[in-house]
Amino acid sequence: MSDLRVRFAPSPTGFLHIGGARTALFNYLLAKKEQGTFVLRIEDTDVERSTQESVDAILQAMDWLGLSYDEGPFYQSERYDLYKSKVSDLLNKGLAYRCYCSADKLNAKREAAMKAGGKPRYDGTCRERTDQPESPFVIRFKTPLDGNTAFVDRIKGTISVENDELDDLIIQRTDGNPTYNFVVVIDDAEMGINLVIRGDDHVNNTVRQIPMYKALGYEVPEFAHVPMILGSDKKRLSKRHGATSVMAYREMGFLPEAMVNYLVRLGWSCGDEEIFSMDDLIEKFSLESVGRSAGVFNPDKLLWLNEHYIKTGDPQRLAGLVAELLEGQGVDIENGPDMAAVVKTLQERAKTLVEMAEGARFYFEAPETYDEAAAAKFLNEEKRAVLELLIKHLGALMNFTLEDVESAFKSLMEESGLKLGKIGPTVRVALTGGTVSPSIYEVVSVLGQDVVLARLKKALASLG
RNA sequence: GCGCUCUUCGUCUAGCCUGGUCUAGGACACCGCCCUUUCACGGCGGCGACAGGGGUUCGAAUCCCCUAGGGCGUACCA
Repeated sequence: MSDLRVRFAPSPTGFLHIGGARTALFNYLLAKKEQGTFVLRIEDTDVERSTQESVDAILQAMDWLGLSYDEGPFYQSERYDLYKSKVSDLLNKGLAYRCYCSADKLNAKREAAMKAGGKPRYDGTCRERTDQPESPFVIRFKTPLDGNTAFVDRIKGTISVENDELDDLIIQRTDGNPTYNFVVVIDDAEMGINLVIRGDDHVNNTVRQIPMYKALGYEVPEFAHVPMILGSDKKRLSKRHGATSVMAYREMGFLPEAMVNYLVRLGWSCGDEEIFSMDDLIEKFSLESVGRSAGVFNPDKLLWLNEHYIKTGDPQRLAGLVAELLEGQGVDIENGPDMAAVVKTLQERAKTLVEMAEGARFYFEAPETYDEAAAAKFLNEEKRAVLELLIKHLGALMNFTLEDVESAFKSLMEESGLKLGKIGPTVRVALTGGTVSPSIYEVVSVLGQDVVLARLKKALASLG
């Protein structure tokens, strides 16, 4: 056990998105690798936008990805007493003050400053004010006026900003609620977080938070800012780039290990390696190999990884997942062939679980109709003899293993002089209704003798 | 606008710190060929990048400067 303490601190204002998931993953991996502690904290100080549904969705998504935490979830909404006492501390020490400027007035000032080519910052109107009128107020933190604030980011290196670029941050709203930049400092410090790994949209906040750590008497933790994830147009990833919710990918038939593998490789690498299990990652992940630049989310590569994990996945496990999907579609899987056997025939030809379920349907439901073009070509009067031969040979089998089926076909071909090309398509249409399916021997064997004979006879009958 | 920051194939990246082994490697996608009873898988091959410009150096993707472009921030959101 090391003393490394990291955290993931989502705000519950929506589902867990791709970017958040990657941040959570990096935290998780480092905690596991260093045998440190991974804390989960819910940042719900925005009462307007925070919802329980979002909390549940985030927890569910983390669970799906396999990102377990050691402590939490802690809710900021339950820690207001702590924040209040810290506000008082600051007030008493003269490091914070009441500001009576209205939001409207502030906005106007910002716009004016922008127009004049200046910085749209708070101008410090109330900073030295000593009276305390009865009107509404916010509390601001007194940011140092001169000098500069710098820190060494574990990913980006040294980042330094002049303090006169910063203004006095609001730490408590008019309604008495504390704000993000204040509580995040208190919580990270109070929870003993010594390395903050978060999105690099927070780089600018970091230099504003550091003076607060100092004012509050806390030790400043280390920081590691992970680059953003962009859409194909290099704009910040959003809905218009497609699904951004992690769970939406589960719906689409993605495996969590594919998502984890994809996410970690977006911005991090380990030589030429592409495939990583969670255990590999825990061993190999390091902040030093995380890139500094933003990356574009590439659904094609995610799909390729998913394909890989489907291909190499345990048939038994995949069977459970596909069964769920099929049942959801109202398919009766109780009276069909063994699902794991079905899965094995589909693993090399499905990119997603959804595709696999689609491809598996015919195993459980006899074709109601035949694909028109296919039937015209492969289920016509000329094929009557072929169907009869098939029924005879396959009907005569005592066992129906892949080998049995294969040899039955072979003897049929020898006897009739027909090549597989003349028989296969007919069998395929009769059995599946279409022209695309796994290998014909596999299909026949997995389907089982009774079903195969029934479907062949049905096809024969359809000839009229 | 201002501040912070980033920049190698279309995309993810290796290489950069410790200049030469880089006619820049891998992966996804794309194209072609092979395999093949269908669809796929697979195998082989191809296309394709050091943002631009200046330096420093015998030599620069690697070091320095400038320019351009991108991202983020600039909220009583987080």
